[in-house]
Amino acid sequence: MAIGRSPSVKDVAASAGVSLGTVSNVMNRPEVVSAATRERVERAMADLGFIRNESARQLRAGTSRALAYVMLDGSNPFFHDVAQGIELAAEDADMSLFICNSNGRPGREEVHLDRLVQQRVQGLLITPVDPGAKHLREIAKRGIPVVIVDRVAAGGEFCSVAVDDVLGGRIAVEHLVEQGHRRVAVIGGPESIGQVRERLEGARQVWAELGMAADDLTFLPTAGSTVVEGRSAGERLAGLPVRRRPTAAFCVNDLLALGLLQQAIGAGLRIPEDLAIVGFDDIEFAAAAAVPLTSVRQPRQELGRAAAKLVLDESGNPEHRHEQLSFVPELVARASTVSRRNY
Amino acid sequence: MAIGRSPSVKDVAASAGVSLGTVSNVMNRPEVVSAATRERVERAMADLGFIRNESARQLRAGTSRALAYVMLDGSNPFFHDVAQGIELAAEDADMSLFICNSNGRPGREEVHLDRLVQQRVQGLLITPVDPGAKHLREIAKRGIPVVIVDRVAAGGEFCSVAVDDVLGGRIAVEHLVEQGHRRVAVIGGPESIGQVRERLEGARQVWAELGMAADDLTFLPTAGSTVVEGRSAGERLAGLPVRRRPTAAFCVNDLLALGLLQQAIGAGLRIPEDLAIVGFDDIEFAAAAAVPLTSVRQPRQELGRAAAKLVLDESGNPEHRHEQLSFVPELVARASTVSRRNY
DNA sequence: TTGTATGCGTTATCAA
DNA sequence: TTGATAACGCATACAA
Repeated sequence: MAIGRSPSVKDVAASAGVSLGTVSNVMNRPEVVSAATRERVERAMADLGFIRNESARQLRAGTSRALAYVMLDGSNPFFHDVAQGIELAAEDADMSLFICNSNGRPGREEVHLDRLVQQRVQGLLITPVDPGAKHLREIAKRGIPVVIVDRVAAGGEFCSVAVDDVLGGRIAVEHLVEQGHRRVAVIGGPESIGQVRERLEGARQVWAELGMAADDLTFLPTAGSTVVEGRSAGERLAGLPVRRRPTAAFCVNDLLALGLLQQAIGAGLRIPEDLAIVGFDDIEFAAAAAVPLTSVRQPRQELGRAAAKLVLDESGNPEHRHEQLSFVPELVARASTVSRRNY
Repeated sequence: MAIGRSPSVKDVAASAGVSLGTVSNVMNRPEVVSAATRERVERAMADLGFIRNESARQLRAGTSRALAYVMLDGSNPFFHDVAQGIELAAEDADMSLFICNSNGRPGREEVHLDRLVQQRVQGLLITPVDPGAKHLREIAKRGIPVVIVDRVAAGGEFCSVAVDDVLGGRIAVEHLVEQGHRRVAVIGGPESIGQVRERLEGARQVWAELGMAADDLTFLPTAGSTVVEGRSAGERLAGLPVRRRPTAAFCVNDLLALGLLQQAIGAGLRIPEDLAIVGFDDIEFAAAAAVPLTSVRQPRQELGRAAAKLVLDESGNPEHRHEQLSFVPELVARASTVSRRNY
C-alpha cells in the first residue's frame, strides 16, 4: 500500500485500470468521463491518498494560483486587517495567499520579492518600503500584476489602493478645533514616509482655513511610528512650557497614540481634559485602550479586498487599466477627545 | 528583446551560445564550469532577466524549499511574534515561509492544509484548532514533518513546542497571593481549549498548596479569549457582592486582561489597589497598556525558532525522533499588580 | 468516451 | 569542461 513517494496520476491510473489521461479528465473535465469510470477513478484516488502536485500543474499552466502580500510592518495590527481583507478576496477567487513581512527593511523586501517571482505568483500586493523602488517596476515589466497597498502609486505605473491621507489629517485636526483646542501638536515620523507628510499637510491646510495661528500647530517629528516613539513624544510634550504646550495631539498612527496615551496617564494627566489625543487607522486596540482612542478610521479590510480585486482584474482582464483607488477616511470619536461626563 | 513568457534556461543557453546543461551548471555547480563561459552565461542571464522557475525545480526535486505556518488567530499579536521566530529560522536555512491563518475555524484550517500539501511544502508548523484532528495525522503519514506550536502533541505523534501552562498558572497566582490577595478570579475560555484548562489547573494547584480556601478561587468562564470577552468578564466581576468579589484576576491571555483592564478603569476602579490583574503571553501591548500589565511571559520568538528547528530536523535528519519541547514561562511584574507609589 | 503522446523548465546522469 | 538526454507530474491536443 505505502509507496515511498506521493502517489501520482500514473499510480492512480494503474490502480483504477485506466489511462493517465482519463485520471486527468476526472479532475479537470469530469463531464466528459462516464459515471462508472469516474467513480472507479475517484475511489482509487481516495484509496491511494492522491493529492495533486501543484508544482507540476503550475509548470504546465505557466502560472500559479497564488497571490502574495508583502506587508510593511508585522507588528502593526493595521496590516493584518488589510491582509485579512486580501485573504477573503483571494478565497472567493479560489486562490492562495502567501503573506510575507518586510519589517520595513528594503533588503528583506527584495528577498521576499525574488522568491515570490520565482514561485511565479499570479499577482503581487505590497506595501513597499519605497514605492519608487525600481525592483517593483521590474516585476511589473515581467507581466506580474503589482498593486500598491496603502500608498499611492506615483506616476500611475501600478494600481494602488489607499486612503486620502490629506483628508484624514484634515478631519482629525478639524475635530480637535471643534472640541475647542487652540494649540495642537502633530506627532509622527519619519518624514520620509509619504503618509506622514500628507497627514501633516492636511492638518496644516485645515488649521489655516480655520484661521488659526500657524505657530500654534506644532509638528513633533519622531523616528518611527511605534508605541515606544509615542511615549517619548509624550515626554517631549511634557517638557514644553505650559503656556505653549498643546492641549491636544494628532498622532499619525494609533501605535504612536497609544504610546502617548500611556505616557500621559502615567504622568498624571487627565484624558481628554488635560490632553486630547487623536490617532489614525482605528486598529482594534484603539477602542480597547484604557481611554478609548478617537481615531481616523481607515476601511482596513476593504482596502485589502479592493486591492485583491485589482490584481485579479489586471491578471485576468486584457482590457485592464491601472487605477488609483482612494478611500475616504472617517473620524471615530471616542473618549480620548470627548469627555462623556461633566463633573 | 521582450519575449512573451519568462525566459528559461533554454533561452539563456541560446543567447550565451552554450548548452542548457551548462547553464544549469552555472547555477548549481559553478565550480565545474570555466570562468569564461560562466561569465558569458551570467551576462546572458542578466540581459534576459532570467529568474529560475521554482515550480520546475521543485517538480524535479520532489519537494519545495518552503515551510508553512498555519496560525490560530491572526488578531492575537502573540501568534505574529511566534511567526516572526519561525521566519528568522527559515531565513537562516534559506527557506521560504508561508503564513496562513485559520482564525480558529476548522474548515479554513483544512483548506489551508490541503493547499499546502498540494504545494508539497517541506514542513508544516501549526497551532491547530484541535490538536487531535485526524487530518494532521494524515499529513504526517505522507511524510511531511508536522510540528505543533503552542500546544502539546498528545501521544507523542508529532514534535511540539509549548510553554508549561500548568506552571504558568502557578506562578501567576502565586504572585497574586504574594501581593496579599486572598480572593482571586481566574478568567478564560472556552474550556475546550487545553491551555485554558491547564492554566486553571496550575492556579488551583498552587492555591491549595498555599493553604487558601478553595471557595476563594473563582473560575469565570468566557466564550473566547478576546478583548471583548475581557470587558464582559469585568462587568460580571463588578456584579458580585463586594465581600465575595475577588481583589485580583488572572486572565488566561493578555487580550482578556486588556479588556478587563479597560472595563475596570472605565468603572472607576483603581488598578491595582481595587483590582490587580495578571495576563498571559506578555504581548507588546501588555507593556504599553495604560496601566502596564503584569503578565506571564512566553518566549514567543523562541517558541517559533525552536519549532522551525524541529521541522527542519525532522525533514533532513534520518535519525530524527519526535520531541515535546516545553519552555518555562516567567512572570513579568508591572504596575497592574504592584503599585509603585504609596500615597 | 478513452488512450497516447508531447511539452512545461529544471536538474542530473552519462558520454564526448 | 561541455553537451545531449531523460525524468519529475500534470494537462491537453489529437487519435482511436
